[in-house]
Amino acid sequence: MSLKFAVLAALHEQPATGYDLTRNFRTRMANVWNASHQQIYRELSKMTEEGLLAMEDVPQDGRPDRKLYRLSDAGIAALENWLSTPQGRPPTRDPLLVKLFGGDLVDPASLREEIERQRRNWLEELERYRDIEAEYFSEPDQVPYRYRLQYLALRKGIVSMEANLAWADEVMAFLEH
Amino acid sequence: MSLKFAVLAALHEQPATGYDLTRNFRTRMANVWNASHQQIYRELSKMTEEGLLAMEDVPQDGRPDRKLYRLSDAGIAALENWLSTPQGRPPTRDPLLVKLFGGDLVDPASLREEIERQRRNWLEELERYRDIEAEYFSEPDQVPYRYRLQYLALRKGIVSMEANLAWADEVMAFLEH
DNA sequence: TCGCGCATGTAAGTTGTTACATGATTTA
DNA sequence: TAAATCATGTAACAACTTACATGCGCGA
Repeated sequence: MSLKFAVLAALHEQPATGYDLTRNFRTRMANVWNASHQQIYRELSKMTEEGLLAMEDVPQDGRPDRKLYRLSDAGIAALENWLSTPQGRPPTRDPLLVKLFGGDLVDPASLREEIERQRRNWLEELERYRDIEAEYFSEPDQVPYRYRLQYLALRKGIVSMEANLAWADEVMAFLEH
Repeated sequence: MSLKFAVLAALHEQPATGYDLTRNFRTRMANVWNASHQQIYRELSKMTEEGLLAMEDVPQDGRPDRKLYRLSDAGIAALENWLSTPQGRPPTRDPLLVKLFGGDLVDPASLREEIERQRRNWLEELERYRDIEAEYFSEPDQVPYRYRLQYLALRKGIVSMEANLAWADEVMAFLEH
């Protein structure tokens, strides 16, 4: 239901191509919304048909044309309308925790290995977020309101990763007896 | 892909009906795996057809028969096999954070309201987890290995909710100027 | 020359959501 | 007497994943 609105929000910030959106969803918005390029291209076509987006062809040589999308008036209206309705929480579905629930069938060593692997991923992700923080938000009070809100979204990623890492330490402490 | 394994893990702990599983996914396993009863009943039929589960009819009067499911040997093998393969991370898709990305189109008051709403939900959920913690895991070192792992899964829910609440405070502090 | 980044998609299949459907028992 | 709990599903649709598909430019 809300990939549509994630796309509207991203394009509201600035016009972009499917490729740009794919990259943004994977980097800057990694802690906000996840979507594959297949999903994005499909959704962009659909939304253009529905009149929420306007598409502009930008020819290039040696490469496929870029298709630059921006919000139409209807798109802005749809976004505003969605923004004013209360949102539910995303459902939790975590394979790692499922593993713990069935984990007495595995040997603790392989469980440790898996936790370590995830810990490294989380740490890497945290570092990416911290880099963004250092580059764009080192003086939060100087940042305009709009980007200040984006910073708060980033902060959620940061505090979540820190919590994940703390938890991983707790688990490792137990698994190492 | 892994509702199947969430069901296997849950039934590995003990045989259950679709109704039981629905309740467990909503309560004890709320921070682990989310699934609606429609999904669960569909999945149970499918898995029984595939030979992963055995079903036993338990007649009742005044109510529909209970259909009690348990793992077959093939089910145990499938679970063991899945447990020994590394798992990816669940994708992030959070409408609240999408709101922040488009949030300069909304007035700050309604944003505050929404954050407050979510804060209350998170607090409620944290309290539920803490109740479980107090009831079953007040002395973690006395708990057998298997349930100790479940406790660690619960701990993830607890540290995540605490992180969410801390973040909500941070956001509120900013929105109140 | 091999892989990565740029740039776009289609098709098939699986998973998840929403709406509809029934009916007795227990609790407030 | 109304609402919640117990107990099971079907059907239609929306969303997401995985596999397949193409092709140029650039840097190591």
